[in-house]
Amino acid sequence: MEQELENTTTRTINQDEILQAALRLFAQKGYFNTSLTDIKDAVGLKTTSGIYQFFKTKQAIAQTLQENILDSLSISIDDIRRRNRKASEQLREIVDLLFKLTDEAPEIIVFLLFVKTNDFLPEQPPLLNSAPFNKIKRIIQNGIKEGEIRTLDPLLAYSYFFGIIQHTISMVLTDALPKSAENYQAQAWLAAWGCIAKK
Amino acid sequence: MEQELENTTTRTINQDEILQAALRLFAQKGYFNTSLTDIKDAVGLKTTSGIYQFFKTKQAIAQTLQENILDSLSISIDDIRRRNRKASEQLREIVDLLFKLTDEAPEIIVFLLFVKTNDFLPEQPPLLNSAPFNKIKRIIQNGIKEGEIRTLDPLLAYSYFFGIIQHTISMVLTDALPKSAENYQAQAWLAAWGCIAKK
DNA sequence: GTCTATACGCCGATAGAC
DNA sequence: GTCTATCGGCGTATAGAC
Repeated sequence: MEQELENTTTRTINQDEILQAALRLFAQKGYFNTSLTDIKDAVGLKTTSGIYQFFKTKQAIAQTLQENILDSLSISIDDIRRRNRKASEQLREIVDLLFKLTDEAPEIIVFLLFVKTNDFLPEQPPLLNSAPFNKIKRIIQNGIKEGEIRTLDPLLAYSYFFGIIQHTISMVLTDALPKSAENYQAQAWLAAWGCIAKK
Repeated sequence: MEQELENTTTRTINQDEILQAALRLFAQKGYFNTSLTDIKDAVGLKTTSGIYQFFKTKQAIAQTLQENILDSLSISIDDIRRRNRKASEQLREIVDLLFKLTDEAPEIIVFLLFVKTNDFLPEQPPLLNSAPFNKIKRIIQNGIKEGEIRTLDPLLAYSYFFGIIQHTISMVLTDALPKSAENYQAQAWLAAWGCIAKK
């Protein structure tokens, strides 16, 4: 039983609290099932008005959320590419990151990979054309050029590889697979890499 | 340029027209971006009232749609299991069916695989526990028992196999892959089966 | 079976006092 | 930066005439 800590004094909210609450709610219930009233409750405001100090519209909250997540992922991938030279190593570390996030910050993975952001952010490019995923596609292209990955349409290689990774993560998040993501990480990597690796 | 055929006389609608229009709209714009007004327009009614002759709520439309699709898929899978004995053959035909539907009735595949029905049909079991997908899981279990599929967690085998299939179909539907589904069917099957086949 | 008319709730959003 | 108060609008749904 969780004890509600009633604050008699006025709460002071910042932009990040709103984003965190919205991320959790969007991931749990979906964007359209989440009202500003829900977000206001989650951050401990009395009315929705306070939210408008930070965001003009509900859409803007979702957009900021997506930008932040994509930016952060993009930076992580840059870092991974800097520290590793081979495509296999780079992809391996990206998989590590995604599985680690699945356990430690599932809302981020749900919002990134499984919420259909296009339904409420129609202006945004599809995930596959976002900066971080363009970088992943480039890693695969390099892997093919260097002979690490067998010769096939880079987009198909991407599709096979991340199909396995994403589907496995999805099954962890829906509890179709009973254990935490880290328990499936090594096997999923082997299957996904084996699917596109040369020889 | 499409010529609007204005009907001066009153249109008479049946349940199936509503379902077809709703399927198309839900697949295109999503459930929450589709209003009864949209559906009414699509079937050529003047007001939404006529819809209520067939469905009590908007939810009920979506639920009927899902039931119909799952039933139809379940029957197809029964048929496939009857006509083939080996897991490889059965899975191969299921893949054939899904790719064929992707080209010929993409709305069905979108609604079945890519619309998050749980957001508006929270009472329904997750796709993985629906009748047709239970049958697919059973095919995989048999494949493992018969030594066609390598020994691994049946759920992981499912995840790898359908991860590849679904992701490839998804990329066709979003035009990330430029050609029609049938062009990728053979390769995707090889990758997916190779991922779980013994030896 | 389709229409007119209407109810009504919820939600996103704004104005302005404190 | 948070509150009170309020608004307009849309979307679902209903009652009842034809």
